[in-house]
Amino acid sequence: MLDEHAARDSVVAAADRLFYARGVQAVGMDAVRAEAGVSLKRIYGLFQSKEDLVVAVLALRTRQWDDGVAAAAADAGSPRERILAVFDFLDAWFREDGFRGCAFINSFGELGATSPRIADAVRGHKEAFRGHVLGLVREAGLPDTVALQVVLLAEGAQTTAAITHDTGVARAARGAAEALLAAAETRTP
Amino acid sequence: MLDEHAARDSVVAAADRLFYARGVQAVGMDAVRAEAGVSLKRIYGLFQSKEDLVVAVLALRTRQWDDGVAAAAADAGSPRERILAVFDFLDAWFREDGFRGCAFINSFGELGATSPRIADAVRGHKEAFRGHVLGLVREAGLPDTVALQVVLLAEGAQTTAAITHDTGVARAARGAAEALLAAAETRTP
DNA sequence: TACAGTAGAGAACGATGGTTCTCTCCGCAA
DNA sequence: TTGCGGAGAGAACCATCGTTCTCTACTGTA
Repeated sequence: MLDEHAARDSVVAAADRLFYARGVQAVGMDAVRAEAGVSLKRIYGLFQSKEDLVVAVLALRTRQWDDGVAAAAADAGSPRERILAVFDFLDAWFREDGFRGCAFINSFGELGATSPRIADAVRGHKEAFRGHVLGLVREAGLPDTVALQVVLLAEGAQTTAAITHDTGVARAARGAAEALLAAAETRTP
Repeated sequence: MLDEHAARDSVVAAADRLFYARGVQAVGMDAVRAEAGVSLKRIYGLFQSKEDLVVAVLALRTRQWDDGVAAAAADAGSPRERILAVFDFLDAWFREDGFRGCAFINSFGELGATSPRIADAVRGHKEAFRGHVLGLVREAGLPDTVALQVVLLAEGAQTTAAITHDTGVARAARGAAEALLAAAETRTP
């Protein structure tokens, strides 16, 4: 039998695939059981409720997001390039099969109004990202205001790419970010 | 009794309020009946299904959005100011009680994967907005690429404002849009 | 007054979902 | 070999939901 750790991972990964592809409420716990290969009894031993499982899925997505952003930044030389690397990371993600937007935004729209825990998880993730960008912006010697502007481009790119399937969205966002960074540089040399 | 037109309006407005505040799937048709004051039998005479009602709600939201954007632009003198007026419109909206993000983005995240009709309605709305901005950008004599960048800022502002409740989001987006327009102007005088 | 038609209230129906319970089976200790 | 603890399969349970149906009451008309 799978040990507790492996079973938990399997359930969270399965739930993530299903929730992301179809939406949380469209997926029954029985579908999670089938996808994960873990009995309902075991799932409810690992998670108190479906809401708990959703929170765990969002925690997994946060780790994946942080890793992806960090990996993209690792190849970049300057703080400025590390900021722009976010959009290269997005570009690759948008082209993946089954891309359906940001799981946090989707979950917030679906459940944020009825589940404070899920709303908090989404808020925490978005605030952490904003903090990450703010750190890079300061490293680059630019004013703090630029950070929120870059974040808005990244968020807008995610929803627009999800809805339109336009493959040029990430590039357009990157171009806009470059222009914003350049504009800020001329004002704070 | 309400005539057909009035009953339809009442049901759509009630459904809009409830769906927007709580999410579509969290609201039962009986709650719509209670809020609208129209019997279930009548509702199902006006709409074939709940999905139909959701599509009608999105059509209402599209009209409201178009009206709001047009009204904001009406006060503006130049094409450039009409573009920036979008962000003033957003700023006022974000400060309204009960603001919970873009209903289209929320509906897409919740139901886009399972309802092609809803996904299409969302896509149509977003494409129309992009077309509107593109028209203004061309009037201003700027390159087409700026339009998508402005759209990304507007979309990002909506999701970020919904999640964080930060009241400075629309202003930051407006500032970014100004910088992008200025940058494009220096390159195409 | 009697009647036909219509509308509303809400019960009913069939499906589905989250959660729990039962039953059976397996591995292992004595 | 016997008995026990735990695990899985899936039935069961209760609530909810979308949708339809029934019954009652009222309106306008002859």
